[in-house]
Amino acid sequence: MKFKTPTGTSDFFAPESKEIELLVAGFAKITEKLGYSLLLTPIFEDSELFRRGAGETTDIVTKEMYEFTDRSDRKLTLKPEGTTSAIRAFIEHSYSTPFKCWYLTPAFRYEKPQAGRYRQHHQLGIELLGPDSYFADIEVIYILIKFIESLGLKQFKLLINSMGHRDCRNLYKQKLLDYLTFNEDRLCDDHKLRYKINPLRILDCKKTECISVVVEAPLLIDYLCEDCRSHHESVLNGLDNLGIIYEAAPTLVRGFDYYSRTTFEVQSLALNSSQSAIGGGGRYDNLVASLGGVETAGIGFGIGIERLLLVMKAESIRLNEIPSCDVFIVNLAKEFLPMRLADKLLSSNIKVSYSYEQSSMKSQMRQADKSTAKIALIVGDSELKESEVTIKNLIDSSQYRCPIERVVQDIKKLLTTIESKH
RNA sequence: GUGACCGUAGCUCAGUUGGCAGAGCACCAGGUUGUGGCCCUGGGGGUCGCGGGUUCAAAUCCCGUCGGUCACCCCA
Repeated sequence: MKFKTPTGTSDFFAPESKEIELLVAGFAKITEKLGYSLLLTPIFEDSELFRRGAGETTDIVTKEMYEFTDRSDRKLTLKPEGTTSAIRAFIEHSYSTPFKCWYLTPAFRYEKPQAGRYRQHHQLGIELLGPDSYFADIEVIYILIKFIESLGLKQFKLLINSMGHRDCRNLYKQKLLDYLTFNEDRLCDDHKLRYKINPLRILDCKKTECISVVVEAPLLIDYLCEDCRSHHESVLNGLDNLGIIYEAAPTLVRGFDYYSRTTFEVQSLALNSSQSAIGGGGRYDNLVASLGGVETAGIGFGIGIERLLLVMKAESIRLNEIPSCDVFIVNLAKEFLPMRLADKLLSSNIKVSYSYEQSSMKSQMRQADKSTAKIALIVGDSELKESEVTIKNLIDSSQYRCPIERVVQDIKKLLTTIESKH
């Protein structure tokens, strides 16, 4: 029996893993400069939390949850997204506002995998809890865009919309429902049956039948109350001010029920596949209260790491540095000296590799070559008799004997000369 | 959940009308004392995804199943 990763999951080796490491480091750097700090939450939570957080009618809850019962009959679910857990943690520990966190988390959804869509994926995100002012919206979107730009990505667009607060949305939902009921026979087959459950979903439908209905449908933006409208306009003005380019997307509806007012999404233009959303988020001013906390406004976003990797590949962007090596120690003597030398070199910040086998010199030199080392440090019996080692420059093949006590300083010097020639 | 295409060495893939399981790359070892790359020689590595069927004979044909990829739905 050969084991393999479960469907829709994968292993990440270098250089991809290195790329992820650098992505995360870059994200931490940007968010932490603005006062966000890392929040780690459990990989699973009470199932009920996600039902109430993401929303009972969402696909994520109705058909994609990785739900299980533990040995004490607790109903638990592997996180399908990051926000709900963060809010639970905020409420549980009664944190004061403004509360600003960033997170890195795996997310699990029982879906059929395809390009850019997996059963386990990884998300980077932030949450900003407390302020309901448009400054918060602007900051959060700013961070998202700055991060994506910092990776060197160019072919993307920012879509932005306002869902209004609960009353605006309910008013609009009713208007939309009326309109859809009137036009029911023109909808695609799927939505003929389902539009009543969550009419907003229709706005996202890609079937030509639905699109033709949506084109003439009432727009949420026209049903915003005065407060929501001015909030939305201020957000857009702020983005204009910061030179952030966006596209108004009146039909942008995102997959969670908790969003209110601002919603946004970054889509890649570099991908052929249909999964083009690399990150998205929005404001959720009712979420904290609906999960049992005191009424607290909030806004955040999530970015899919796997999608980012896909998009960077499509735009031919590489963050990874090829792991290099400075010195390869060729050990021909039955001695621990090579490891002591490695220890000294490492202490001087020099990257070291060596063979784990007492194989032939030819073999060890081949390994040295593959290791990308610039210098081979040869420790053999004839050298040891005179308390010396051989230092070989692998770039120009020159070599000389060096007393053991001088090894570190000689190698440092040689590395600098080699560096300067490149 | 629905549909299409694909499963042969670690990787990329050949394999003809059914007739001995292959190549390139990668890996390992040798090419005269203890010296890498290039080159030469050799070597290891396979349940042809799995199970059944047809046949003297199946990687090849048929059925089933699992896995992968892509699309729909939906999302990061």
